[in-house]
Amino acid sequence: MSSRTLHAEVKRRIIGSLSEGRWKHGEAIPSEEALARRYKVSIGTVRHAVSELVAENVLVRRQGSGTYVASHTRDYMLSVFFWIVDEKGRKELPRVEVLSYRRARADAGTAARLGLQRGAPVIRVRALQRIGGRPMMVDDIRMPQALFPALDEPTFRGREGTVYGFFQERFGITVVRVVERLQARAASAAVGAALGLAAGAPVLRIERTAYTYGDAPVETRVRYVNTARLAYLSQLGRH
Amino acid sequence: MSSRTLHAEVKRRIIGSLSEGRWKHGEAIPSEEALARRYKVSIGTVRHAVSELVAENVLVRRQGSGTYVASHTRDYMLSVFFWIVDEKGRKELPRVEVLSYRRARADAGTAARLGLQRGAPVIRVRALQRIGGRPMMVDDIRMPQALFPALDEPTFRGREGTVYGFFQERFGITVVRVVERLQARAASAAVGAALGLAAGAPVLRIERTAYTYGDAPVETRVRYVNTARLAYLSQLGRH
DNA sequence: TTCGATTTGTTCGTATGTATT
DNA sequence: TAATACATACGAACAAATCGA
Repeated sequence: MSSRTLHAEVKRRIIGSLSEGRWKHGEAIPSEEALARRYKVSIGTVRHAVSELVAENVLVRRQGSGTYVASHTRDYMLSVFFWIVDEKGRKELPRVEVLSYRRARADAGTAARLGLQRGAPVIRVRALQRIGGRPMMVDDIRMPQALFPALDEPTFRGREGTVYGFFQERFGITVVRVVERLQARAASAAVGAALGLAAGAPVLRIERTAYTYGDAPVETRVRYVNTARLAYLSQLGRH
Repeated sequence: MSSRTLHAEVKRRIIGSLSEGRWKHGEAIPSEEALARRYKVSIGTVRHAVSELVAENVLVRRQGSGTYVASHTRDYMLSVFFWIVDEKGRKELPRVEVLSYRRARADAGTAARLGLQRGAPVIRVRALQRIGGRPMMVDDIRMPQALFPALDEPTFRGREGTVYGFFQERFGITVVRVVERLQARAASAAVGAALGLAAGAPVLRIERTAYTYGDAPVETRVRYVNTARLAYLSQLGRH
């Protein structure tokens, strides 16, 4: 089964190599000329396919050097998936503290968002994010256990870098897209306590689901943010 | 002065024609072949420039028909600049009710966001947005008076379609990009009354600034949204 | 430091396919 | 049906950046 256009087919095959782990994150994929030979298409068709994958944050081009599989370094994550800024519009990098890690079963909402059966095994992590030392966000993360076999608490706690970087490094799972639903809510007692706010104080609730190639959901989380001094930045139109 | 690359120069000249009003919204621009002849470049270079302008929501391509200047119809606006959804993830189109219209002077924040001197004349509009008949958002809009000469209240109130559609239709000003800062806030007495909420109830505060070609600010507004049943959707990564 | 090989970036031109009018 | 316009694909040449010898 081939795609409707040639460059779509090339794109599909590149993503295939990526999700099989044939080309790993941070590495260069073969040159455009080599890909053209391999797929028996012109170099322009390869460029078309690669350009779309660059626009989708899957690949990164470096003139004179090569085309690389996007690596979820902290900087890269920050530039693509993190848009919480301070009063001056600057991104502040949070430091994570894992509050709890345990195995659980998917409730109805989680199951729907992750494409699982209700009651399917998930890993559930609560984490606190500090900015400038102060607690600013609390996360309640859920990931399908099936996607992360043999993951245990010490490994998760001992990771370096971002959660998505860890997914990529350790399990070969690359997050390429994230959808977030934002709402204002009154802080519950627990959320208020974690963030140093009174219960009932307004907090920003963010319900996020992260996807890998082929729109397969990888993780979902509910985050509460103290937006007294922070703001969520959203740019519409240009990209 | 020409741009670094040819297609960037072509893009610049297309935007030039657009902002001069040479090609108007909704109209087809000359064919790619005609543009190639006019600018003395290959058709591929024109396509490159046009593709970027399509990605930036300035132009719209229709195979077999032509390339058109994006028109701010309600549907188009909804698809590009409006991302507030109901519980089922559906976009609901709001109906506007103008609460007040008056001339004012820019405060410090407004001046900074619109690139004006503090105290510069602005038009200030308060509006209520209803979804399904119920008040769901209140807007406090400010636009530089200099950009909208001779605009008066009856004209503004009597407009049809969206505010940005009106800008385009009446003043040739096309909004191509919008930046929003989102925060959770406790509703003031006034905001609460307008939205049918108790004072202190959590509301989503959105501070938006809209830009036209060349990143010139056109309008800024502060919006409060009742997100008890609505959510603000944000997609990161793919676009 | 210099040089040359490699790789992506830009531009050109042409041919053919597909959708619209 | 015919003309028009965008979409896809091919191939070539040179520019610019990178990187190792």
